[in-house]
Amino acid sequence: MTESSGAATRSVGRPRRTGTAGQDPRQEILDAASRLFVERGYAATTMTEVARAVGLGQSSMYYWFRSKEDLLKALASANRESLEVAERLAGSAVPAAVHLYAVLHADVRQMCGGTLDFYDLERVARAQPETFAEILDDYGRLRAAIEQIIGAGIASGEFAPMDPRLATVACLAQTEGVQHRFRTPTPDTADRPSALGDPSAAARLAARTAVRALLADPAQLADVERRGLAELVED
Amino acid sequence: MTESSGAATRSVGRPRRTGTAGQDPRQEILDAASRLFVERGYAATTMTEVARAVGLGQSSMYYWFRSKEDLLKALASANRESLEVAERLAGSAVPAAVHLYAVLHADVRQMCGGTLDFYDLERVARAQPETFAEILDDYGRLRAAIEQIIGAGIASGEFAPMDPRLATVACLAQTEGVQHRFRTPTPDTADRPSALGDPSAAARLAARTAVRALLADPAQLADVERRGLAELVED
DNA sequence: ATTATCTATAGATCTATAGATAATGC
DNA sequence: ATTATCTATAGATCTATAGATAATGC
Repeated sequence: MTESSGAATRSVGRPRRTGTAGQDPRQEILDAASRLFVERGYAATTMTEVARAVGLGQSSMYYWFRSKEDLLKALASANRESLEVAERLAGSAVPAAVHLYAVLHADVRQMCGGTLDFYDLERVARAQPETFAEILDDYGRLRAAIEQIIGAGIASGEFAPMDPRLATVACLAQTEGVQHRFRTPTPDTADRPSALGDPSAAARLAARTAVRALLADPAQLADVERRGLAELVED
Repeated sequence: MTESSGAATRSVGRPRRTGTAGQDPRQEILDAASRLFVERGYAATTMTEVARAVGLGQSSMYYWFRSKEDLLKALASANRESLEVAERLAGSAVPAAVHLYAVLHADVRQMCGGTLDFYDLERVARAQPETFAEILDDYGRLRAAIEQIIGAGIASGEFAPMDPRLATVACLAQTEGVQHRFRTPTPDTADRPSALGDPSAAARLAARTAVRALLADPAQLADVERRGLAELVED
């Protein structure tokens, strides 16, 4: 695992029948798996397909990853940006609405930018709680953080009175749902090139919608969004 | 396929090794499949598991259903309540917000009450567009109906100005996301018995949240909800 | 004769391992 | 000698079919 230092190193090991190995075969495989998981989902993607995508025989995959689940683990490895945003702003004096906007935006951007459908990952993680303990734990903490922010917002009068737990479910449903629609667009009439162009657009949509549904005074939305985005830029 | 008329008819055909056939084995199988699909999802549920759940051998399933996909089709058979609500109210003079509330509520109640995770069904349907053409078509029509209602609401001033297409995606993401969270509750701290108790509670949460996110004046929400629910009762 | 089950198994996948093989590096 | 591939295949599933079998109905 020494760093390949720039120029094309001559290839060591038996050559591939098809194509040539790139700089970092491990990363190549992850990229290909990523694309295929996005297209067809984790369960429906076979090691053979991933192998073919990088020009390897199926069994050669096992030289780089000891199992298919290992591939998933490598791709799922804790992307905890939204949690970090939640915790960083928890210390600051930022209003709850801005705090919530920033967290939801980070969450959606992360989910859409990543290679795995969140629901896919969730399914596998729940089937193997020990293996994916960290991911499940992070999800629980994000959930708790959002519930607390919403509670604070209700207390301060920024948000309308409501059950913070239900509101949390609604927020997560919104972000996760938008994430899924981003990955699996409605067939539409295929007129415009998909409304949710990039992860940031999806993130804005979900965060705006979720926060507006809670705000006591929706006229504040534009301001909340501006400040929420500003908090994210500082990362 | 003659109607079994009441009392326990003596069993025809070779008896099962385990247990006894009920009134309507076909329905029994559908019920069991339904439960298992809910628990583990369609792809992860095997015919053997469904068979065992009703006391049949695996291969005996094929006497009642010619394929696993047939099982799914029987369960997925167009439940188009939300479309009917959309079309019925399209004729009336009901305000757009009430119209939207009623449609979203019906949509979520239907998805939560049904036996299949919507995303599961969507995946299978997209993989076999011919077989599930009706379902895909219904989804497209629901989408179009919602977009139209939102457009009308913006025009009338009930909803804040926005891109109706994006708002439609947000609405669908909300309803579908809540549906998924209803089926797959967050582990929570397992304190309360799951916030989304029944399909109606989930439907209210999703419809309230989605509509409130659009309303120009969120103070109207309670009234909109009251009228929206009233429109549904008349079914 | 008809119905509904059973047993047995073909056929299709898919994951993962064993061991041979073809390069480079020393 | 080391590295990275290949070929071949074991082993585990899962769907679906073929054909035998055990009931009732006539």
